[in-house]
Amino acid sequence: MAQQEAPQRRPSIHDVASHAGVSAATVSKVLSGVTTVKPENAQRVLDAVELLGYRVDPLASDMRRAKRRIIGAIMPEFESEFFGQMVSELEGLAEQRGYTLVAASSRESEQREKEILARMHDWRVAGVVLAPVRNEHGPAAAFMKANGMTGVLIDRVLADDAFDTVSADSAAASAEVARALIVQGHRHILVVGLGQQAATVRARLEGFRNTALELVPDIRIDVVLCESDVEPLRMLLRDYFSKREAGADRPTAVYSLFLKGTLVALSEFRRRGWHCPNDISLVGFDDAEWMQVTWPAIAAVVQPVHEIAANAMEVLFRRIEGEGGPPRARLEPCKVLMRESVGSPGSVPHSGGGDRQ
Amino acid sequence: MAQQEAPQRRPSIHDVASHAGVSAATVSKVLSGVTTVKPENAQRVLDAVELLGYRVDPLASDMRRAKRRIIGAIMPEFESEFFGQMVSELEGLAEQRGYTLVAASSRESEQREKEILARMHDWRVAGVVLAPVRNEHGPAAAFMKANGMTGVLIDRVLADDAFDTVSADSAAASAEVARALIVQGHRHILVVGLGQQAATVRARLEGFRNTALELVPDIRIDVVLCESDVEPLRMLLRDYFSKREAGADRPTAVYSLFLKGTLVALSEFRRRGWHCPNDISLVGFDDAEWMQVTWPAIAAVVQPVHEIAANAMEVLFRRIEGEGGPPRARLEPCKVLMRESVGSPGSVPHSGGGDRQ
DNA sequence: GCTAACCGATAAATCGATTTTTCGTTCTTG
DNA sequence: CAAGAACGAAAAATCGATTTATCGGTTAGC
Repeated sequence: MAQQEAPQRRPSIHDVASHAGVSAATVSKVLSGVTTVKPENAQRVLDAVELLGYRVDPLASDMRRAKRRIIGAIMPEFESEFFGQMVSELEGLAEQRGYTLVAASSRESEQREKEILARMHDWRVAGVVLAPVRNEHGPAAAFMKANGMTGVLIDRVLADDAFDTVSADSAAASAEVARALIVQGHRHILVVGLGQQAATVRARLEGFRNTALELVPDIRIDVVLCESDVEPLRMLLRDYFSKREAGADRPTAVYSLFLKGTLVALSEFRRRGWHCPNDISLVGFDDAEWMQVTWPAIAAVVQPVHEIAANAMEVLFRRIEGEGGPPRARLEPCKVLMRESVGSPGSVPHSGGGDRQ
Repeated sequence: MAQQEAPQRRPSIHDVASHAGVSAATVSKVLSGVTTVKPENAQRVLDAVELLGYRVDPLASDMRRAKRRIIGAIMPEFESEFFGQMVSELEGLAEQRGYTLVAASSRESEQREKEILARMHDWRVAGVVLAPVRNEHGPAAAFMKANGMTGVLIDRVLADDAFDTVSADSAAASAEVARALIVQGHRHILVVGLGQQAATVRARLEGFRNTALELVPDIRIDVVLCESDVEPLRMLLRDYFSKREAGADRPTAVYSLFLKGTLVALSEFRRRGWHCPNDISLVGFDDAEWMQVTWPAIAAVVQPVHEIAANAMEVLFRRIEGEGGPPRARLEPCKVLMRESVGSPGSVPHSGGGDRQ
């Protein structure tokens, strides 16, 4: 008996219809759960679907609706644990609702961010989860606004008058870091950050500074902010410490406001032969898996990725379904993990400084 | 004067056509570069496009073709640097060719892997870049084969009789690691791996073992393989070292065949108070940004992410364009970065052992 | 007994492009 | 000058689903 060859073309709804002896419209109704179909016909449709292995073509299915079942996600990068987890979470949540997530990396470029957004608009995505490169006032958000797109802003945002925002409560976390460092006895602390992300950095910095000054009015807080990229920060930091060779003028702790800053700080400590926490304490915003296995383990602020993702999707789908009302700014609490990289200053004398190759 | 409201609906090709006073077919031709259009009409079309801000709807555009301009990417996870970089690279390459990348995470589950693949088949993707959870013989590859899908397998694969494969030359890299450790004087080495990914792990293990035995026939190589998950490995490793409290029986170096293994090894060293490289040396397969800033810096095998991505896309698009011929298995060379975590054994006596909380 | 409401299902329109077919014109050419 | 090739553009078919309009056949109501 001749086996039928070429299962090349996938069965369409019309193939199912003719197999079941009904019209395509009926098949569509059965599959979308409309109840006005005679049970017998419904069963024949289901049988034909089973037999042919029919599956709805999401592309064709989406053609007729204004909003397609696609969610766009734009992250500044994919390489870090934080955004990796975020994309993973968002993908799962979109999938749960029968949507497809299309993720793109803006590679820390606002230009690219806007281009990607335009492309997502071409796809007529139902909504967008945007983690802006800088903040909520960039050209990307403006584009979304101008084109009536539905979206949520996450991570490097505080609040917006056009879109809902969801982010970590970095001010509260920073306050907690300040308290912890002060309790340990630190009275001279260096804060390292990236000026680019104005609002978020300000929140983290102010959260830290306000609480610190409140607890110890004459505490000394130095700030090294790098406007543009990460690389210049390395030099700024090197300069900063070079001018403070004398132990007395040197801060006893460093609080980095972002992950790369933590790495840069660590690498500068290495170069100088300083060990945490004996020579200097270190806390970083953003946790990573390796931080708890290295020696010393690095203290870090853990962002609630899961909660941010869940809330962002929740509010996004509500907007997609047409919910009105003013945009809401949501802050999710962080956890602060104090690990071995933080100790009391002066408990052990600074090991001799001097640059080291 | 009444501003026209509601730029809600985006202009379609018909809007452009009527503005330019031509038919939709002509607009399509102009935009796709067909030259049989009167220059004057072409200009009017372009003007109308400009005026209305028209952009082709990729979904509608793809409707008519059998293969859509979508590439699917399936990774075991998004959280690690390696797969994060991979997705980022793939996205850029797809974009360059006017394709949209839809990425999904199989979360280390073969079940999910197959479901995702089925969904991508529903989308009628032009091709798939699949980084299988286990190896090239899983159900996902079988599904692709059975449904005549176009695809490339990457990372945890060696060679396949149905699909092209691109992966890191882990055997060669492992051989290099073996040479380096032996040159340093190591004669008792522990290799840590995940048995799940049979082929790849075997390649890495054999590459290491063969070279080591060739150079030093009586070298001692212990192997701790964990079949299933990462967590059990922690216990296996703890057991392994507990049975070898006596310094003489203890390996002087550990080679981890995958990233999580490196983390587990480090954390076990911590627990025991061992320092690299004085108490034990460590090399891990897979590099990460933090490895060069911690103290000691961790020696690692760097996978050529960029090359793997570029080659995978290259060969994938050739297949999409209909190129025939037998599948090719491509191996890209790795770089081995020997850092401070590797030293000569016995140069400094083992610091007293004993468990440590 | 005749019209109205109703049920279930089909035909047709629609989404927004692309591609094939058809149809006037104009230009060659014998 | 008539037949045919060449050209450019419009009309129509197509992709695969969803949704609206339509239609035949019952059943109910007055």
